[in-house]
Amino acid sequence: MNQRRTRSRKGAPGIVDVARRAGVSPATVSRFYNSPDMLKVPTRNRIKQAASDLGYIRDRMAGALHNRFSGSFGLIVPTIDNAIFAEMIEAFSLRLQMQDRTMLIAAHGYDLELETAIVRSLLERRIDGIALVGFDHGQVALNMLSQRDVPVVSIWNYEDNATLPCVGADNRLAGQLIAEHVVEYGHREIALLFPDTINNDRARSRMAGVEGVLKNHAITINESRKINCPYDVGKAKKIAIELLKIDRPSAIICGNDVIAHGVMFACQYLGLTVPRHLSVAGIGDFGGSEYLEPGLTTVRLPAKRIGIAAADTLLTLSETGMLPNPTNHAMPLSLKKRGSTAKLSEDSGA
Amino acid sequence: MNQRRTRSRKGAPGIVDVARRAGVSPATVSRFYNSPDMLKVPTRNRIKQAASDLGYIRDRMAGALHNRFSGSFGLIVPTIDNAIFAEMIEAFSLRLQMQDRTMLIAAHGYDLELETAIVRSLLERRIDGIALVGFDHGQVALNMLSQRDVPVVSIWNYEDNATLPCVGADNRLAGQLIAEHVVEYGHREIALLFPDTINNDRARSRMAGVEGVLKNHAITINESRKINCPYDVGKAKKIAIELLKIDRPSAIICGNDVIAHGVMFACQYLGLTVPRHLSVAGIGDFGGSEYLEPGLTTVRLPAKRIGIAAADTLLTLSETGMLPNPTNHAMPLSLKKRGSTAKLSEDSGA
DNA sequence: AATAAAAATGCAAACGTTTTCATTTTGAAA
DNA sequence: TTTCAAAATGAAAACGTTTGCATTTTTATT
Repeated sequence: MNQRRTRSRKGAPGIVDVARRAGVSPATVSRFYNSPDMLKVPTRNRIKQAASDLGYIRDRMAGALHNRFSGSFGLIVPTIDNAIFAEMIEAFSLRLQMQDRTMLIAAHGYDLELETAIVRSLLERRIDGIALVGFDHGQVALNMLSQRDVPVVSIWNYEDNATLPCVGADNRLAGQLIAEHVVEYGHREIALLFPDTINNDRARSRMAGVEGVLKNHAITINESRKINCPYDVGKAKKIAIELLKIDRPSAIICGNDVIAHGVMFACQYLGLTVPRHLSVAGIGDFGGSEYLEPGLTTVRLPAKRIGIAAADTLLTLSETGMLPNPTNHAMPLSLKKRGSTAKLSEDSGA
Repeated sequence: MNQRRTRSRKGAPGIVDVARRAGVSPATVSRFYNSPDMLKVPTRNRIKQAASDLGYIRDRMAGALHNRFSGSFGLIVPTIDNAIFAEMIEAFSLRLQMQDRTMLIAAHGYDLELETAIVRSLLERRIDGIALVGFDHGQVALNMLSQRDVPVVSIWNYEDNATLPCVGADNRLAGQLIAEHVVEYGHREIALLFPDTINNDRARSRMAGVEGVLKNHAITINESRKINCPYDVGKAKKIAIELLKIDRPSAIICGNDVIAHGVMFACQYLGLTVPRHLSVAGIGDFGGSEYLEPGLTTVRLPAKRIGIAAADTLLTLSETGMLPNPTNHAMPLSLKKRGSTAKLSEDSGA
């Protein structure tokens, strides 16, 4: 009566059902999926047919229990709901998808405690590797990862002597590039709108790059022009409006494009023409910056390439245990001169 | 000599190691995590201490193999790299995170074949539930899901008599609201910039809503003013520029805010003042639309609420097998009148 | 046709938990 | 103190695969 013992509950067929229907052993069915070349063609066909008849979907969890791979990779970002990382996330995901892997993603909102909790949560799910944004991470999280030999790659930022393998761009250089550009255009009265640099090495590096250049050119910036600003178009707009009502630098360098968008809108709101009354520069160049009016001058960070390279690095790392060369991937940066910055002429400035 | 048999490879401790160190059986350690109230306090403390000493992280895969729950939920969206869904994705993720669950996400780019492949891939990882955007899905995918009794919820769009449980807003109504507004402002010369409606029920519903209202008001729109436009600021801008160079409606209704942004920038590029020369309306109201200059008139879709409600529905469904009431969650829609639309005066229009 | 080597397949023991059932311990009532 | 029910814990059998090893089948060689 109850000969349906091997049938898994819920009517979903298991490898045993497929094996029986194809007239082979479960081991052979397993091999059909994991090393098909090992089977001879007729066997392969019988199994394929049986699996398709039954609507079999293999259970990777059970497999992962035995070998070591779950086929899932983690990606932890500060925020998903923000144009900054969106392009990278999608590229990372697509690349994994192409290799029949899946992505577990979570956001921590620049909270390192939370990041650690997320790392633990992902580890409980047996990820084959993980990508973390930047270099600032809790030691506990890093320990958990290294104890388990889970491949880690730090993305977005790049440093030659980083302790983690990293795939990203030199954010200090990005800051330098944009600052050089602004200075070269003759600006001396410059305001800086940057996000909080706590737990944010990217912002820190960019800021350092900008300040280095300014220092080289003997330009000093009053503290009142170094303004902390969240990653938010609306808030940036508000802050910029407040600033511009009482103070009028000739250029504003923003820590990222989101802030720069806010500044652009602030100018429009105030009736200031960019770049005639004010030059605005960002860092990042994500989709949209190019199409503002005028187009935003910024430094392009190849987000898509970073996402792809991060996925590739993790894949290689998990399969071979070795880093692909080059060990660290330094992504190229390029200054995008667009309409939002202009050479300083006599009629503008403070 | 080889007494370290129970020690799992890679130096990561297992439940057996924790049990030994705490002087209890593995079963008790398991209970510590799954039903702690069952243990008496001293036992609990000993286990907690042992787990912490060893740096134990439990393996949910092994657990999921036995009971039915992996603790991961899937979310499949058309695109991640697009402001449209970003807010919802983050809310969904955060809600799951709060319940100690994780999110597997993937994008299919409006390709239903790919969506089906992704569903299979997620099913191989034993997700406890899945959220799909809209109602247009491959039958194969739906069959796989129902055969395995995996809870599914359709999000973003809402219909009373939908076959799937759904959490979203009535997109037809959204179209009606924005069209009513534009018509009420006296516009008759209207252009429509909408995304492709193939495999996109949201766009279809919105379009139908708009067209219904126009019909009621006996407004006919020339086919040349019904323009297909991708979800892309740059492309929308380009298309809008081409249109406005040769034709000048008094208002443009866009299928979503992304397109509307593009249209706004096109106007700035062409030196047209919004809303004096042209009224622009969107649908969606995602972060950013409010801060454009002028602010974009649009219909607000509560993306965050949708994400939260979708996660909650899935959680309830997977735990109890029952839908939370109300069975279908219809999210409220609201017209946001901002600066980008104005009453038609004599000096504007075609 | 006989034999050896190679290729294909099967058997059964993992993988690290959870859970049922049985057993022991505890606490309360007599 | 006993006695009994309730609470806490332990033993061992799953869960659905993968893989090392053993066995069978095929192919190549003589």
